[in-house]
Amino acid sequence: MYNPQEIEPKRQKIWREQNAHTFDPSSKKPKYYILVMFPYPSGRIHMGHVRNYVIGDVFARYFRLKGYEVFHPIGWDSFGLPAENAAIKNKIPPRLWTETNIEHMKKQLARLGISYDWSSELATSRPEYYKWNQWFFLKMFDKGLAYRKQSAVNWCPKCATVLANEQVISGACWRCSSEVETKDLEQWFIKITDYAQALLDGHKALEKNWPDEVLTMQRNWLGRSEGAEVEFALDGTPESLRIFTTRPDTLFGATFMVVAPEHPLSIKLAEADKKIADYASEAVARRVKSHEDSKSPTEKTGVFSGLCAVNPVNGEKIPVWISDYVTMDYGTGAIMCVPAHDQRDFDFAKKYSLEIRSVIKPKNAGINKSLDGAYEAEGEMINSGDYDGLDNKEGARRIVKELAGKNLAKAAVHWRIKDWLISRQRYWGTPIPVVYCPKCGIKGVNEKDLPVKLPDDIAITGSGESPLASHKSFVEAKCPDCGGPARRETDTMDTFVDSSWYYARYCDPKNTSSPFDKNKAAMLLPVDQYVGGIEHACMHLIYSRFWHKFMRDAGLVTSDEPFAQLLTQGMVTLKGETMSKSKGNIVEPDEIIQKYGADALRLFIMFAAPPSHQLDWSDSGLEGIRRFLNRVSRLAEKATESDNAPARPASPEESLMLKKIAARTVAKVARDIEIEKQFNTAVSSMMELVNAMTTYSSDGDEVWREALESLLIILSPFAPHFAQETLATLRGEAKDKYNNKDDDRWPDVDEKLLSDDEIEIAVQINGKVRAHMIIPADMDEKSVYEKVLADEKIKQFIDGKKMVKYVYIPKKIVSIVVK
RNA sequence: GGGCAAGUGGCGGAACUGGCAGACGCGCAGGUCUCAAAAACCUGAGGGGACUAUGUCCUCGUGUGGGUUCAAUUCCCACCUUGCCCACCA
Repeated sequence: MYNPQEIEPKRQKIWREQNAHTFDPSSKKPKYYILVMFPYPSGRIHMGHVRNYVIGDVFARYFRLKGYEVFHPIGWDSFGLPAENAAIKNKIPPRLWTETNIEHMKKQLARLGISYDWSSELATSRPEYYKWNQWFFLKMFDKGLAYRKQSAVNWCPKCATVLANEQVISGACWRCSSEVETKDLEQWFIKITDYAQALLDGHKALEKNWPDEVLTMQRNWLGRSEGAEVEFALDGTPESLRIFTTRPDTLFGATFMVVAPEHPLSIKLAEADKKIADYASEAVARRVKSHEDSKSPTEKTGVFSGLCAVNPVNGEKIPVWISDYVTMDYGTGAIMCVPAHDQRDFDFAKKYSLEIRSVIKPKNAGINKSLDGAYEAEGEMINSGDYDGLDNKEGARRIVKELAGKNLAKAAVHWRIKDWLISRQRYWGTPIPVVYCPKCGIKGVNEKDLPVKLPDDIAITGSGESPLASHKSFVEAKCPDCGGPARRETDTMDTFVDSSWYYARYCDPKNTSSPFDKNKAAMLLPVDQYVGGIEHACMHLIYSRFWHKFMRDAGLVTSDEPFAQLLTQGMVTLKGETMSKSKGNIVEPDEIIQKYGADALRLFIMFAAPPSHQLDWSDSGLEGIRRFLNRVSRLAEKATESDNAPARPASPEESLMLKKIAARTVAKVARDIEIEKQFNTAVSSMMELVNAMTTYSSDGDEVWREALESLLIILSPFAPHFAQETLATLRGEAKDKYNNKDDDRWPDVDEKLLSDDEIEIAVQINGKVRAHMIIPADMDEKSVYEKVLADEKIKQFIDGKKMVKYVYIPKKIVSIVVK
């Protein structure tokens, strides 16, 4: 009987000793790069990791069987806040805490039987890795892609650090969920907006092999909108107001303007006008608060600025208002308002009794006179001078062109995505390699002086400013230019920098002269299959796509995109709830392995739900998997016991059926893994094969044995210890020789067994299936009818009635209608 | 408000390009073995109904209402619900 506690450690030892899963760059086989999102070394593996890594391992082991040289690396995303928190709480240095956790989790991964190439392991918190973060930073700094600016930033008071826009989830910190404040600080940014268009264009190449869901989310994040910037002169002043609009066709309907309370114009006016100053401070306060319940747009409020602007299309003077429904962080912080064609402007106009003027009407219809809302759709232009009668899109083009001639407008594209703020006021991260020299200004550290090492002798108290800022010998530096005393930057980089290019470092993790060798990367990249959680759809997966394009432009990689195929797996829950320490509902993988074995755990997690769905944990489901493995184990025992005579010999038909089922199963499992990526149905079809083999009368004959071997091979990506051990026993091989690297191949399928020459068709009369018939697959339509109509059973239904219609759907069904 | 995904038994879920809905597993019920239990194995089952009743048939049935089709879980239209993402984005 199958005993996981005995065979699993044994197989794992063999793999380890034989380096069974180390990538061989000299191999002639086609390469296949399978990547799983590397874990943060929090201390222990959880079920979410298990799911992620088992999916990755099924791919890896499957493609090895298919004859690929598979690269399946693993590493540690080991910079980040928890190490600092642990240091504060338990007085353990972050580095020690992190490295200890890594050691423990490595053992846990080994117990799962994941076939990693441990020779390419990396950890982002080690200087040999983060040195290259600094190197990339300097390259970007040289190209003007890394820059420093004063700006209002999202500040998490609990984490005492700034956050990127993407890290603020409905007004709260993505990590600790405390409310985010705004603060003005000098910070480092990466100009990801330069690549916004390239990131959007890149979607074309990903459409087929990335989930739609992820692409849609990214499209939302990028948030491209096309329109025009238009200049409105401010009446009676030399100044003007620049606005962005997606609807320049509605310019003739602009009856007022609105600027944000934070807009320079508002700030200037507030100095002289108390009413405006009061409104502005009140509005900003409300904005912070409305983050909490930002579901419903609040009622619009505003105050008249006292100024009028001049509409460039018709010279009309229109009032300028100040309102918080316009924000400073999108567009120009000022808008033209067309209440007839924008619902928000409409609401505002209603409240303050401003003019509403229709300038677009639906084609082939009158103007919508009911003033209960704005008409936001396309249509024909009216009340627009020379442009009347034009299609609004055409009108938009012409208006922009005409105004551009007078230097009053230009076509423009605006994006929702902002530059990536990477400064963090934290210790446990990559130091930003910059010094501030009183004479020479901001200077990048010389490349030969990299890495700027994190000091290990540091007090982490969790209060006040960044621990690095109070570390004297770290802060005191020499200017790379003049050699004079200078102050070192004490901010560290966002950890998303670390994970933006780790997949490339795996290709050459020990390189000390460059981030990686170009040729090695060219051979392995892009990643063929990436597996990870959907929660990274917008941050990690946008940052690393950006980083890849930067590396391409720097000549380091040759591909346009880092990840050719992406699979996002769902969460693992218990009774519908996410597992968490605070809820105390964690199922420990180690305990499950102890009780059921790693193979059962692996199979269960693959079988219980399709990979993208949420997976609810169930102990009884696991029992079912154990039953299945026991059944297979008994089948194998039968095959090796010579004295166990078959119940009775199988008939030729029965043998053919088993052959066909086995062949179909092999083909189906391959298809499910490689194309459908639906592992649950792959497992269920293997169960069907086992059911068929159990009821086969002549257990032990050649057909049955072949089916068993095929089964064990296709099972081996899912339950590798069990399948390999059983195969070795079955073949009477020296058990310690077997290593799954070259010994086995995915079974060849005899096409004849898959393509049926004789097929079963259904015969339907008046919508009811009345008979099934076996016909040669290539029979022509006419002969099919003749054969059907000659059938005795069919005749009874047709006799004495008039045939109205008949249809033959090839290889499937004959449908006859009679009256 | 916008976008995306999804709604199928008691549960997880299956169904290639429209072709016998509910594979496979869990749970459940009954049985075999046993002093008993566990394990294992076998059998049964979507709802409702009919009969000449242990087999055969009818009928309803994949969120709701329409449509296309000989045939719809699948395609089209409208709606409802849930989940996720975005959001005074100009």
